[in-house]
Formats: sequence, C-alpha cells, structure tokens
Amino acid sequence: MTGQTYNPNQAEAIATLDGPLLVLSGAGTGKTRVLTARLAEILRQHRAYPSQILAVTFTNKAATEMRHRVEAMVGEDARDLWLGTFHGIAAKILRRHAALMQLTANFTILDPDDQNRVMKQCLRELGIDEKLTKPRYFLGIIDRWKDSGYSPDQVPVGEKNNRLVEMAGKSSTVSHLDVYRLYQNRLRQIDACDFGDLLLMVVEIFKNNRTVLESYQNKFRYIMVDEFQDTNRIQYYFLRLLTEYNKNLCCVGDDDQSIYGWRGAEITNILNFEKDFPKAKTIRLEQNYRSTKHILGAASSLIAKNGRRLGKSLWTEFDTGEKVKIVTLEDNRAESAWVAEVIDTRQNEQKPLSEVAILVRTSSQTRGFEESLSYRAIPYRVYGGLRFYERQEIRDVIAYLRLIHHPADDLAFERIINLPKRGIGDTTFEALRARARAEESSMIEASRNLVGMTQSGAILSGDNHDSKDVKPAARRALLKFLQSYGLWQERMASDSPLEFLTFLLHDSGYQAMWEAELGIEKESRLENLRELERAMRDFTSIAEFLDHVALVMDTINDSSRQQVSIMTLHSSKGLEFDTVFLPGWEEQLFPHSNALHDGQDGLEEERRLAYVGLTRARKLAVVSWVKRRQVYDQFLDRFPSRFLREIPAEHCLMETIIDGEVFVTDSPRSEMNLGSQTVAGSGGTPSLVQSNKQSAIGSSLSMAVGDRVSHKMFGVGVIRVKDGSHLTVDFGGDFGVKKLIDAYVKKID
DNA sequence: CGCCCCGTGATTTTT
DNA sequence: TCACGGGGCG
Repeated sequence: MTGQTYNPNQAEAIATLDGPLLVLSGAGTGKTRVLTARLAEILRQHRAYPSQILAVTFTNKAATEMRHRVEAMVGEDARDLWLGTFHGIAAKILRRHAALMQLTANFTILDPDDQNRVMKQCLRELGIDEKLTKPRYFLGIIDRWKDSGYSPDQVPVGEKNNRLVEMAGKSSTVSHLDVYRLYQNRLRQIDACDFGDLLLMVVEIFKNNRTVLESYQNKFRYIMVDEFQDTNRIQYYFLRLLTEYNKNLCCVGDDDQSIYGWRGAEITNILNFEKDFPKAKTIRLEQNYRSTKHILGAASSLIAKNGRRLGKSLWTEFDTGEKVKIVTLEDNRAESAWVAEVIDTRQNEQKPLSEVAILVRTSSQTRGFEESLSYRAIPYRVYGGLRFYERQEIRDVIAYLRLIHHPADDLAFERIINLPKRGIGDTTFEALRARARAEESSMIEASRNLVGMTQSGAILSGDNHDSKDVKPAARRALLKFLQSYGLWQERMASDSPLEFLTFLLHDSGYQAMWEAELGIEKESRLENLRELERAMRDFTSIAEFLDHVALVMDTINDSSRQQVSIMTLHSSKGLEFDTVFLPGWEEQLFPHSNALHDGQDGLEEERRLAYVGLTRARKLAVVSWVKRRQVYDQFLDRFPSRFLREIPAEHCLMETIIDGEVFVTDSPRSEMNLGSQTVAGSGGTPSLVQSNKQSAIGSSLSMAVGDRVSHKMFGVGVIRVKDGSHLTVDFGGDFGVKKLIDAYVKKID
C-alpha cells in the first residue's frame, strides 16, 4: 500500500474481538483493513481453518485484493478461505445442490445479454409490444423482486410493481408477475439461471432443506461482510440464516456511502443488525487516514445536508492540503480537453498516472475523456465500460465453449449456429426452435433428430421427416455442424483448456472468419482472441473458466500499470487516488434527473454519491461543470449542481476557464447562483448578460429557439429569445414536448 | 439465405 | 451522433 499510515493497535484490537460485531465508520477510516487484519488474526491464532471462514466483499476486485493482502500476512493458509462476492459464494453453493432446484450441476449462468434474449422471447409469446415496454424494464422489475427475496410464488399480493402490462390499443390481461413466471419457466427449460437467481435459490434451498442449511451453519465459524450498507434484503436474509446459532458475524459499513438503494440495498439492515444480534458490539471509526483537511471538510459539509443519517464526524491529523477546485468551463469538449491538459502537466511534474482517476456520473461521459487522453497520448483504462468478456468476439467463443460444455444451452446455440456462415439461416433456425419446443428438447437434440443422427453420431436411414421445412442444403450444413460438434465434445474432454481452445478456433472456422475480414476491427479482434488464449492458461477446466467469466466479467487487474483510471462514481467505491477529477457536476446530470423523480430519497442518494466521489481523493479533488453540454446531436445550456453550493467557501477555490485561460473569481458563490449566466463573446473577460434565477436553479434547462427536443428528460425548459434574455416554459411533465416548444417558438417570432 | 439501406430511439447507477 | 432492427431485394 502506498504510504498511508494506519493505526495498527486499533485494527488489531478489533481483529481479536469475537461475537457479533458492527464496525460503523466513515470514508477512509480503514474499514477494509480492519477486516483484513481480522482475517489474518483468526488464521494466525488457529481459531478456525481457512475453509471455515466466509468473507464477503462487494466486488471481485476487492476480494482478490483482500486475498493477496491476507496471503502476505499468513501465507498459503489464505488459499482455502471462502472469499468472494455474495454472488460468487452463492454460485459455489448452488452448484453443489443444483438438483434441489431442478438444475443440473452444469447449469448456465446467464449474462445480461442472454437475459435480454430470453425476455424478448417471453414478450413475443405473451403478445407484448417490446417497443412500448422494453425487455430491460421487465428484467429490472424481476431483479428487484429477486433482491427482495421473492420467487414468482412469493411476490406479495398488491406489490407495487405488479401492474398489468401496457398494451397498444387493447386492454391488458397480462401482469408483470405473469411475465416473471414465464421467464423463470424458460430459464428452467434451458437449465439456466440468471444473476439474481443465484442468491434467491440458495436461500430457497436453505429454507427448505434443514440439513443443508445446518451443514453450512456448522461449517462457517466466522463470517465477515464488507460494504454492509449496500446489502439488500436477500443478502441479509442469507446472512441471517447462516448465523442462526453461531452469531459470529462481523460487518463493516458506512451509511453515508450507501449508493445502491436502487438495487434494493437497505440502510435499515444496519439498524436491524443491532436488533437481530442483541449482543452485538458496535465500533465506530472516525479518524480518517486518507484525505487532507480541505477535502474531508468539503465532503463532510456536503453530506451533512442529508437528513437521514446515523451521523458521525470525521477528523484527520493530515495537513490542510490544497483546497477543492471547482472549475467552470464552456462546454464538455473544453472540459475533457482541460482535464487531459492538467493531467499531462502534472505527469511532467512526476506525478504517477496510476494515482489519477476521473470519476463520472454516467458511463456515457467516459467517451470524451477517452478522446482527450488519447489525443495527448496519455494511457488510461476505462473500468466497467465494455469489459473484455463482453466484446463480441469473446462472447462468440464463450458461446462455443458453453454449448460444447453444456448441450442444453440453447442461447449459445442460437449465437453460434450460423457463425461463421454455414447456410443455416432464420428459416432453418425457426424450424429447429419449433421442433425443440414440441419435443421439449434442446436445440442440439432437435437438430440431431431433424437430420436423423443419434447421440453417438450414427446416421439413421430414412431420416426424411420435416423435409418441407428444411431444404436439403440446410440439412447437409446442419449435419456437418453436428459432426464437428461431436468431435469438439470429445476433444474438450481430453485436451487441456488451452489446447482445446486453440483447436476449436481453427476447426470451427471462427478464427478464419476474422482473418478474412478487411476492416480496421480485424487486428484488435484477433488480438483479443490471443488474449483469451493467454487467459485460458490459468484454468484447469472449461467449467472453471466459464464460471469465472460469468461471475467476474473482467480480466486480471494490473494496478501497477501507469494509466489514468476512468470509471463511474459507483464503481469507485472502496478505491482511493491522490488526484480525483469529478466532471459534470450539473443539475440534471448530477444529481441525475431520473434520481430526482424519487424525491428526497433520490436526492440524498445522489448526495452520498457525491460524498463517495470527493472522499476518493487523498490530496487533490477537482470538480467541474460546464455551461453547455452536448446531448446526442445538440448542445444544451446547463446549470451548476446544487452540490457545488453545498461545499463551504473556505474549502474550495473557484476558477472559470475560457478558451484555455484561467480566471479566478472572488465571489464564486454568486456566480454559480446565477445559473443561466452567459459569457459575452469568446475570449474576453466574463460578463453577465442576463439571468433568470427562478428557473435557473433546480429542474430547468435552456434551449435555443428552434432547437429540436426529443428527450423525456426535458419536462421543464427554458427558451432563449433573440436578445439573450430567457423565457421559462413549464411543459408540465413529459411527452409532447417538441410540439409545445414549436408553439412557443412561433409565439416569440 | 444474406446483404444493404433506412428509420428510429438512446443515457442513470451494477453484482 | 450512432447503433440496432426491420424490410426489401438479389
């Protein structure tokens, strides 16, 4: 770890405590290090075998890091720890008892893309217009239900999300719950479960099988949970079941950093903890070992505006440090260019790039920074963007592996049956699907039956069924594919994972397909296939590899590399950097307009997000907002985030950048209060043209006369008229906005 | 069956 | 602006 002092007495004192324990503390107080120390301590004292300890982290990355740190303290012993995310742990348990949930031990874990495909099929079957109500919408509701611990039969009557589905024109008889039921049936048919099922099913097994539950209750002597504020109901339920008798649970968390309310996380879990574990000791850590006084002061004042908090006050012995910078820029292009420039300059002052992060509110903001950093040849890495295993070519190969490993995986079949082109198109595919449904079999089986092939690969004579549906050419192509498939299955069983992958890439013609490509993509696609082969080295079986892919979804992190980190505020949780850039602090973006629909709770969660962002910084935090931001194809006027005004003047320094020149303002507060201020000319001294304070703050945007508006976010708008003054227009909510604007524009003319 | 052209909608946040 | 899906044609 880089040079941060930690009070070892404190960590070790907590490490030796037994019994239910709640460590409640603020950002940068070393919560994770307390857990790590505790793990090492238990192992050192031989109070439990590694396999008797369960430690749950929020991300896989955190789990890997914790494992390394514990290894450094106690060596090999750390290897058998049950250390991972809730989902990773649940998957491990579920594989052992899959039969209890009518799954085979090889069941597939669906990724979001697969989920979407299954849902599309369901909607089509139910006659739901997927344009009107999108698959993702239903998946979102189902996920929330799973987070709350509801299987289809357990969704309470009158649950707020269980409405009738909107139907175009006609009245609807289909409820959201009906969609959920059908979706689960489909998953069972293809021997698959989605992410949310992992925990739900394990809890289900625990509830219905006393012996299984007891075996795990006896097994785990120590259970630890990091980021406890972000556990949802099903996760908490899982913990409660496991600790029914042996209440040796230790949770660490911070209510001020709860940023996953939308995913069902409940701060009330922290309150329940003291109720469910009456003997629990609560420990508070308030000394911050991360940030300077200015950064901590800014963050603390900001979070103090929240009403619903347990309350704590952080302090630090660190220096005052630099004030938080609040920077005003012309537009988002200027913003990304300026951030890159500052990073460049600081890099020349020997500041390491691995200590710089750009934290954004939405992932769409990352693109601009990628461009500006590339322009200056500054290396960067986008976390949580398009991840390695989500790339098209990688997903294709994984589909091959999935299908060979698990013939019932119809989604994998669908993806690769005609990739590369084998002359098996939509018509043949639909015929196969119909047949599979009628026979209640997998697509592979249905294909075999169609061409008259037995499981062992023998061809039966007189295989002429369905000849009117599938033409001889397609039939031949299918037969050829099935013969290859048989060979692949044999080779997968006998070869090492790497050998097999290399063989498969050639034999399937998949690699040749990309080699024949002409576009600019070709090289990077082939390079990614090489990367996949490299990754495959670390695995002893294909099954192990597939679980890794489904659950970890990322390549090995190389934190040693000198590169700037770009990520969303959400994924920055638990991390820290010397320098943190926080762009896009504008109303509508941060706090995000959608979050504000959830009223005060929504706003407070956004504020916690801002708090998380600021407290990632050790030495310097740079917040910025822009006056104009490009959304799709148009530039829109923006107003500074209310959070900017919540940072006290004594902790910040305000700058306005115009054409690359820096202006420091004496009374920046007033400048920001006048949200719709514009600057005359380009390059001169800033001067106030006109403002409309009423509409400037809060939920307004301004648009130029004649602007086309086509987004639901523009519930309230401001039209700028020719002399530079503003006119506020309330559009009263949502759609039909364009029409209204057209009407107003006419009036003004 | 497979390719190409056009029209439309998209952006919260994630294990 | 861009990515994806549907429709039409060779």
